[in-house]
Amino acid sequence: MAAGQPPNKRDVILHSAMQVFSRKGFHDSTMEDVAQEAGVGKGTVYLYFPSKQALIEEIFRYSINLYVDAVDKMSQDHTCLRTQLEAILVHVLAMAERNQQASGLFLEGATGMSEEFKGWVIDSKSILLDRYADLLAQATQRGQIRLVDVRMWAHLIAGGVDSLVTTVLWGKAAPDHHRLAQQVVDAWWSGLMSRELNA
Amino acid sequence: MAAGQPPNKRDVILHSAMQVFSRKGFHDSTMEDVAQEAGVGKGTVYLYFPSKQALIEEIFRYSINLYVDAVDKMSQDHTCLRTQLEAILVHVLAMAERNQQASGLFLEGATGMSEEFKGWVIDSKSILLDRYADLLAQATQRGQIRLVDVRMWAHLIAGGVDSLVTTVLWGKAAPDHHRLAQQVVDAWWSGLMSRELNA
Amino acid sequence: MAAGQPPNKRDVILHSAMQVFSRKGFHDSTMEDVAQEAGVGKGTVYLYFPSKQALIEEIFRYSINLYVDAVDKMSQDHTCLRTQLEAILVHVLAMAERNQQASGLFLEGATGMSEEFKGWVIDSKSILLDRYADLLAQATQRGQIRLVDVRMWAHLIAGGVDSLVTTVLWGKAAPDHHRLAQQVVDAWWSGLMSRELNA
Amino acid sequence: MAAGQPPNKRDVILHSAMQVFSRKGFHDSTMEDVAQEAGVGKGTVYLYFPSKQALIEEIFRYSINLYVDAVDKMSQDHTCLRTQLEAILVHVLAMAERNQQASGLFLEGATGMSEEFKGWVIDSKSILLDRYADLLAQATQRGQIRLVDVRMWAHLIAGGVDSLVTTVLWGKAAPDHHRLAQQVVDAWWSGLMSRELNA
DNA sequence: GATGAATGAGCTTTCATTCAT
DNA sequence: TATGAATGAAAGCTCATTCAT
Repeated sequence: MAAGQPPNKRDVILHSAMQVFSRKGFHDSTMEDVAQEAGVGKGTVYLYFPSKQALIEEIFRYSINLYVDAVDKMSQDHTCLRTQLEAILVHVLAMAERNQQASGLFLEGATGMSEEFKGWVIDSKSILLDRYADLLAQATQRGQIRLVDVRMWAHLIAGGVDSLVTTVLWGKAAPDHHRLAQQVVDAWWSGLMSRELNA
Repeated sequence: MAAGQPPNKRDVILHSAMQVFSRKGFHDSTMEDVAQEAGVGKGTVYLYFPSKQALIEEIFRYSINLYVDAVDKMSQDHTCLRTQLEAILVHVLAMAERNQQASGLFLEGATGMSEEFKGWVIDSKSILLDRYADLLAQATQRGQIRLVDVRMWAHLIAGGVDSLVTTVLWGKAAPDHHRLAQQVVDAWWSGLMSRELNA
Repeated sequence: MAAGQPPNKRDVILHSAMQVFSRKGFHDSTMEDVAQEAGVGKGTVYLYFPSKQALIEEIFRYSINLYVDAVDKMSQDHTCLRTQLEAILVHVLAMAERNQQASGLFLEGATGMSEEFKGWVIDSKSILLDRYADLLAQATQRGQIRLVDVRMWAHLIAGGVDSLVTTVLWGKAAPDHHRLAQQVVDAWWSGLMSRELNA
Repeated sequence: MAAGQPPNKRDVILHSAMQVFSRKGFHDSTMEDVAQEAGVGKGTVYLYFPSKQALIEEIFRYSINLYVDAVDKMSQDHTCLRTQLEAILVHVLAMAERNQQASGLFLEGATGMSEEFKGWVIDSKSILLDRYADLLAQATQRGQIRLVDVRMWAHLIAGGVDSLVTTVLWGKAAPDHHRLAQQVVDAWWSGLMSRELNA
């Protein structure tokens, strides 16, 4: 009665859809499943989302934003690339554990998706790669790392994060995210650090 | 009768399925599509594969094997980890370009897949991670790299490879695979190399 | 407050329904459409009409009455069959042009209607045929026309009127209704007129 | 085994659809109904007709052709307009009795049909009006009738035929089609015949 | 072996109707 | 009175799978 947001029905449905899609897969989930999970009638889902396709797209949008926002926030909270990367990793791993659905749907990729759908995922991933590249470019300007191919390194970082998060999602990851993050960034660091600092 | 492999009908269907699934997505492809692509009747597909599910599983099996075999072959052909990794990268990138379907289906992951299906993909990826871990362990024993967390490094390498290959599949990669491979391995190397060699 | 009829809400809804049904077809119109056209809430429609079916039936009732009333009025206003028919035609054509919805819904018939529905239309058309037959019988008694099969002639007249009105509804009719009516009645007249007058 | 055409499955479905649509109305009939009536599975209907809409359109096409063909044949079989009209009437009435579905669906019109659908019906009716107008024009050239507005007369004839046939379809018509036809044509004739012949 | 016509379970989506406010 | 969010029955349509030929 007193506290918390009123349980917005649209959000309830959105999260239920994430749960269901993540559990049974998009195509093997029915709108009936989603409605049941949300505790509403089938027609109600259509009151908030015009189609099943719109529902999955909204989920993708939501997921990518969650990820990008995390990267942005961690970037602003710190000024040292090393700390930034560590913070991002810790945050993303935590997010993955808390919010398996969203992360999973976004990170797992797009097997069996139609071209149109795939385009969506590609665009989303591009945004992230850009963010990582920006981060690296800024660190270069600050002299924190040497001159590297930022696009390539963005790939290595994004790929590594993906791989680690996937492991978390699949419940096989080490529980100590801080230590894991440190190790990973350490591994990247040798390749990134400026020669002078290296010396 | 005389030359080449006899055009095994099962393989024709398998490759046609890859083409179709890769183009339209698994769920949006029909068995009719597959049959047409293979130039056979719909019933014939069922003569060689008991179900659509069996077909996609066979494709996954095939794809992962293609990948693992490549890793194995490159591992045996070379004795230096650096060279091994470079060779693997070059080979896998080439494979991705040649055989977009198989690689794509395997690498792109599993969004919207059902749990059962996902298990398949996880197992497949585990096999690869094991291979990379083995490679690193052997290199450690040979003193080529220092003592690192091989599981973590396996993740970084596998993830990086995935990310790069995905780019190739999406037609955005640099055309010079050799140079790209060298750069990538270089990046990894600083983190991997034994202190002594580093000095 | 002072002048005109009070804008009876039931009538507003009825006319809105006519508009909508006539524009989009009965089955392709939703109760939501009707409510929106009437500027009321969906629930309000149900306050005045128990169901969609009841709504269309009321429209039919209204439409047939409009038609029959016209025939009755023109019959009373004139005493010569020729003038009566001409007046009816002119009136009905004008009505069709003014009130496309009602006329259209009634005259266009009943393709794809269910038996139950069809019964309604049949009954309605019967009423009209009776009116025409009465008109002819009276003219016979007055000696204005010779002894003819009034039922058959009622069909010919009703059918002809239908066909002409349909053309008006479809926007292909001549604009001069008076001339058209005269021509049509002329055409009928030769067959109807009493031999004596003919001579 | 020996005689008759092989029972073409497409035709079986088409006729079943006519039966069902005519009985329950287009919108109140389901594809399941049609399939059941035809004694086939639901999917089989879609093997021969791509959609419910396509099915009704095919029925319309079929019906209008049945009607137009009858008019054409009777026109060619006779050279005197009077005989032509009588033959057409007799033929069409018989057709209506034999093949209630097709005739009914075509003749009853288009209440509650969507605009698009209505266009179809209008076009179909136009074809018929043209045929009647041609018939009248030819008779005028042959001097069999005087100079009349052939479009208007086409309307009167078409409308009258419609009205009569509708009565037959609704089971209220006189059983003696020949006599009925003669009476009707008689009625028209006075208005049509050339003055000279009239004298 | 090879085929493709036939099937029906099961999907997404619509919408007349209800009812708490 | 008036409303519109909520509902679920029911529709059109798809397609993996079967089987007579």
